[in-house]
Amino acid sequence: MAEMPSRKTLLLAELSQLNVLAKKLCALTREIEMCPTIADEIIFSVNKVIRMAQSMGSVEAEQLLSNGRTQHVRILDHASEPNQRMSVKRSTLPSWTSHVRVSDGMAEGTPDDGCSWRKYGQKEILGAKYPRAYYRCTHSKSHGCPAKKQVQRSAKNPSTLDIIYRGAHTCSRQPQQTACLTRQPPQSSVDHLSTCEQSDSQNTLEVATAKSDSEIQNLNSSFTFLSQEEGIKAEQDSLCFSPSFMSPSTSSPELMEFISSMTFTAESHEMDLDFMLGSGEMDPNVSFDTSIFFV
DNA sequence: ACGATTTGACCCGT
DNA sequence: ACGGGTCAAATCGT
Repeated sequence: MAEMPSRKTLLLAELSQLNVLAKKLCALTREIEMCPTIADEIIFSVNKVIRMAQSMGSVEAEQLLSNGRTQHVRILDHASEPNQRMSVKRSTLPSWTSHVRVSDGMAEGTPDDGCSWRKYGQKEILGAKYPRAYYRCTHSKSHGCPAKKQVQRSAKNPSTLDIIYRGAHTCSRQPQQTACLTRQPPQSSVDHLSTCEQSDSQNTLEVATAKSDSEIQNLNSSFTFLSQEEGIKAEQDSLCFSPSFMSPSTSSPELMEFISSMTFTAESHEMDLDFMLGSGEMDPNVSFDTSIFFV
């Protein structure tokens, strides 16, 4: 029987992961103006908190964790809801939302995010002023690419498109797909998550750990991003925000949200980031309160 | 001819 | 039963 890790240990583990993620973010955004500075600040800040945590007692760590729950990082008690049902048929792909401002001249169609999409449906949504269009990756059949997106004009701001991305491209290995997304190789962050899960299967602190094998596989193979050129190009095409050019490359939904939040801060307050939890399949144990970044 | 789009029908979860 | 998501035949554009 392994000894239960203390709150302090878990806090330190979490902070360490934050540190790693921030470093990865820093490396990924090295060329993008401002981002490296922000990432460096995050690393500095996280290191500072790690040192503070190391010097505090378990009770203090407990308090810090509690504050984190209510104020910034809500850590859901997964074990308390063992019977939460997972959707079987609906998409289990992770999703994220972006709001894209379009100019009047391009009222029709969606901005080019560097990937080729094929429209497969459109629906009038109850109570919605504008229909919702459904797209899937052009290579969904030929390469089994699971990437999809939903596009709907915002009722509040008709000049804004709400785009929900689901799943990530896995088609980028094709030589002709250089403009599209690059797949991340399996890497340590998933291992780390697995480790967390093993270390604490009780209803204590869990960090996106309660994932099925398929979900982990999903994380492992998913999130990809545009080449920087494409990303910058997209930005210049009046995109407020495009998740496509940001890398959720750590294969972590939390980081994806984290990165998205930062982009929000840096670029536009129109972006409304919700890390969509389609039908609860994702059931992440961590949900970020993005207000932490808006101070 | 082939790929993309349109659109009504169907399926599934709530 | 209803609404959202997907399918697939018809149509369109190149």
